[in-house]
Amino acid sequence: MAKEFSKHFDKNQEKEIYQSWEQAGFFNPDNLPDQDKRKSSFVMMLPPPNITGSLHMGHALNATCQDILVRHKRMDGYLALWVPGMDHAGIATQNVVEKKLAKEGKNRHDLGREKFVKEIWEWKEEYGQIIPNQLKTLGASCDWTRQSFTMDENYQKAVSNAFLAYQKEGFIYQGERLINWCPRCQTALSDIELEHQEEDSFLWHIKYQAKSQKSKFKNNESGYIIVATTRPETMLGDTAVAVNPRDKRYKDLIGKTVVLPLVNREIPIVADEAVDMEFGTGAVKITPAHDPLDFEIGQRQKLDTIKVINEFGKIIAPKVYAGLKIDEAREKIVKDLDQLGLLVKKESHKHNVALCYRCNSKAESLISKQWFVKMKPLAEKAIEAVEKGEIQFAPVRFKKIFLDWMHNVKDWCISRQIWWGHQLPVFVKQEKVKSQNSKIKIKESFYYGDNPPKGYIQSTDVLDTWFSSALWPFAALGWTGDKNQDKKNKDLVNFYPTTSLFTAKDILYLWVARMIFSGYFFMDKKPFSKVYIHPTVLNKEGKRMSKSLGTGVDPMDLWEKYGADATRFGLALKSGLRQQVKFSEEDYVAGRNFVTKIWNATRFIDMNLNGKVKLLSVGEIKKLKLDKDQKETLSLLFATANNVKNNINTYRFDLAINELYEFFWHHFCDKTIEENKGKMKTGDIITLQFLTFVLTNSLKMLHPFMPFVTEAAFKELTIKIDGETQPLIISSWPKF
RNA sequence: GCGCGCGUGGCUCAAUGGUAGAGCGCUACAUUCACAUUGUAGAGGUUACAAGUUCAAGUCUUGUCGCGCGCACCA
Repeated sequence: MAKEFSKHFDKNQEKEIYQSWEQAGFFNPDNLPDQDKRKSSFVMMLPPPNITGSLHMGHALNATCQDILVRHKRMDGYLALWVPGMDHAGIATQNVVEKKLAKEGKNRHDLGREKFVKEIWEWKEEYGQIIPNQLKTLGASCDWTRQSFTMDENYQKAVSNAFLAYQKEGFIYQGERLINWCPRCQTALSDIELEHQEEDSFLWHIKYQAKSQKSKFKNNESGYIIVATTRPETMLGDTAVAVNPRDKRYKDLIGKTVVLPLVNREIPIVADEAVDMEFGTGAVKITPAHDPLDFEIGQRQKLDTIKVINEFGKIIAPKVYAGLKIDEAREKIVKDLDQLGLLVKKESHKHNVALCYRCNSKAESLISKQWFVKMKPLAEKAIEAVEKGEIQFAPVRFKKIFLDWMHNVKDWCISRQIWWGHQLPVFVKQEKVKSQNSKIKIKESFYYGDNPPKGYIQSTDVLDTWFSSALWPFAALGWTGDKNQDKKNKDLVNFYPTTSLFTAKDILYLWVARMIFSGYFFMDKKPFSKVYIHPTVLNKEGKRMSKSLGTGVDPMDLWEKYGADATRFGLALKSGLRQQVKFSEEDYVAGRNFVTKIWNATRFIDMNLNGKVKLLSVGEIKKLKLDKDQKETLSLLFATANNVKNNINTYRFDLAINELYEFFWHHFCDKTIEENKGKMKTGDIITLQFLTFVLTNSLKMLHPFMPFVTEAAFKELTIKIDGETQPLIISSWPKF
C-alpha cells in the first residue's frame, strides 16, 4: 500500500529506527544476509569509555567516525563487527565514588574494602550505561550482544592470566624504585599518568658551608658552595651536592664535604656528568629519595637515600618540620635559612610541575616498593612491526611519535594502591628468619597463581587500569588466557586480529602502544592493522574543552537541538587528518538543514511516482535513453561514489560528507530536479526512473553519515516503489 | 631545549605544482511551485610575513612571526 510521506522528519523517529536495526540483529555480523558472499570480516573495537563519564565531543567524534566506517563496510559486503564495552577506570571511578561518599560524610575506610568495592559495583549498575545509551542515541551500530566490561568475570580471568604469563616469562618484578605518587589518590602512578603544567616559582640560592673554618676549601676561601633549587623543602633529605666534573669553578671542591643546613648532616660534594653547568649556580643539591634525576645520580654515586616526605605529602623529619605540608615546609625552611643568613638569592623561575592525571594534585617522587613489567623485550616486537608497516598510522606522523616513545620506553609500574580494580594474582608469605649475624629478618616468599598454599596472603595492590585495557582487542572478544577455553572461542578465530582502531591522540602511549605489544605477546599477532587518530575538538576560542572550566560542549545538547544526523554531519565535517579542529555551531545548523533537504527531496520525488516506477539496476539505467544533462548527472553520481568510498577508506570523512552535500544539494536538488521537474510532473517514465535511481543511490551513500533520515526516507520511498524492501543499513554500497 | 601540527574572504574549513572554492553570515531579488530549514544573483581574498626553486607556488625549500600540541633529568 502506498503510504503518504509525513511532512517532516525529526528526531522523534530516530529511536524507533534504531530499535528496528537492533531488533533485526544487523549490528551482529552473524545475522547479516549473504554470509557466503561477504568478503571477509571488518572489525573495530570501541575504545571502552570510562564508566564514570558521559559522552563528550571527543567520544562523539570518535564514535561518529567509527560508525561511518563500519556502516560503509557493512554495506560494502564485509562481515562488519563493532565491539562496544566499558572500562572500569580504576582511579577515576574510585575517586568519583569516594566523592559521593564524602557528600554523605563518609570515606572508604569507614566502609572497608569489601563494602567499598560493592558500593562501586552498585554505582556502576546505576551510571555505567549512560555512555552506551548516548552512543545508541547517536546511531552507533555497535553489536551490543558482544558488549563487555573490563571487570567482567571472564575479563578478570584474562587479566590475571595475562599477569601470570608475563611472570612466567620473567617480565614481572617487584622493586624498590623512585615512582610517582599521588598524595590525594594514595597510589603510585606510571610516568605517563602525569600531566605537566608550567608554574611560576622561584629558584632559591642556598649556601651550604664547610664544617669548620679549618676545613675551609682549598682555593676557595669562602668556605661554602651555593646550590640553586626550586624545591628547598627537599633539602632535608639531601645526601650530596653535585657539580659537573668539567666545571672549573668547583674543580677543587669535589670530594670535600659540606654541612647540610638545618639538619647539620655532613654530605659530600660529588662530580656527575648529569649536572648542567649553565643552570643556576652549577651546583645541585641531591635528594635521591625525592627527585628522579637525583635518584639516578644517587645510584651512580652510591649515595644514601633519606626519605623526608611521606605518602600524604607531609614532612617526616626532623621534628621541627615534621607534619608540615610541602608548601608549609617550604615557606618555613626558606624563612629559617634566611634567618641563618644562608639564603643568598631568590629569583623568579618558571618550571614544570607534575600533576596526577586523575585529580590534578601535585604528584611526588617517592621511593616505594612496586611491581613492574620489563618493557624492553615487549617493545622490540612492537617496534619491528610498526617499522615494517604491519601496523599503520593515520595521520602518518604518529608512526614516528609512537616509535620515539617505544624506543625510549621505561619499565611499566603496574601496581596501584587503590581498591577498585584487578587484584594482583600474587600471594606473599612472610617468615622471620635468623640471618648470619643472628639478627631477625623478614623473609618474603611469593606464590603466583590461583590457589596459594597455606600461609600465603594476596597482595592488596590492584593493577594499573591500562593493564586491562591493553588486552582489549582480544579480551573483549572473550579471550581468557586459558588455552582450552580460548580454543573453543569462535570470535577469536573469526574476528582477531581486528582491522582498525580509532582513538584520540592523548592515549597513544597509555593505551595504543600497550595494546600493540600485548597483542603480539599474548596472541602472537597484531591487534589491528590501522590506527586512526582523530582530531581533538577545541572550543570556538581554540582552547581545550574542559568540563570543570565550563568550556565544553555537550554533544547531547547538539542532539537535543538538531538531532542525531545533524550532530553526526557536523562532527564528520570536522574529522579528517587534522590535529585539532574548532567547534562551530554553524556546522550543526547546516546538518539540520541538510536533513530537511534530504527528506523533502525524497518526498517530492515520491509524490510523483504513482506506483509506476521500479528501482533499476546499474545495467538497466545505463540502457535508458537519457538526455545530455541526465547523463552528466549519472557520471557525476558515479564519480562521487568512487570519491566518497576512497575518502572514507583514507579517513577523510570531512571530504566525503562535503562532496555528498555538494552533489546532493547543489547538483541533484538545485539543478537536476529543477531541470526535470516538468517531465517528472507529466509522468515521464524515463525521467522518473532516472530520478529514483540517483536518489536511492544518494541515500545509500549518505547512509553511513546520516543513517536515520536516509533509512526513513528510503523506507517510505521503497514502499511506494516495490512494497517492502531491505532496509538501507544492509543494502549494498553503490558499484558502477 | 628538541620535535610535531596549524596560519586561506567576517566565522568554520576545502583546494594531485596549473583560472583560489564551499557552508554560515552579509546585500539584492524571487517564491499559491517538495523544502522560508528555499531558490537565483552578488559583494567580500596581494592564501601570516620574507626570500628561494619553477614556465607556473596556497601547495615545494629556507628563514621570521603567531597559535596549539608532544617529548625532555635544567635541579
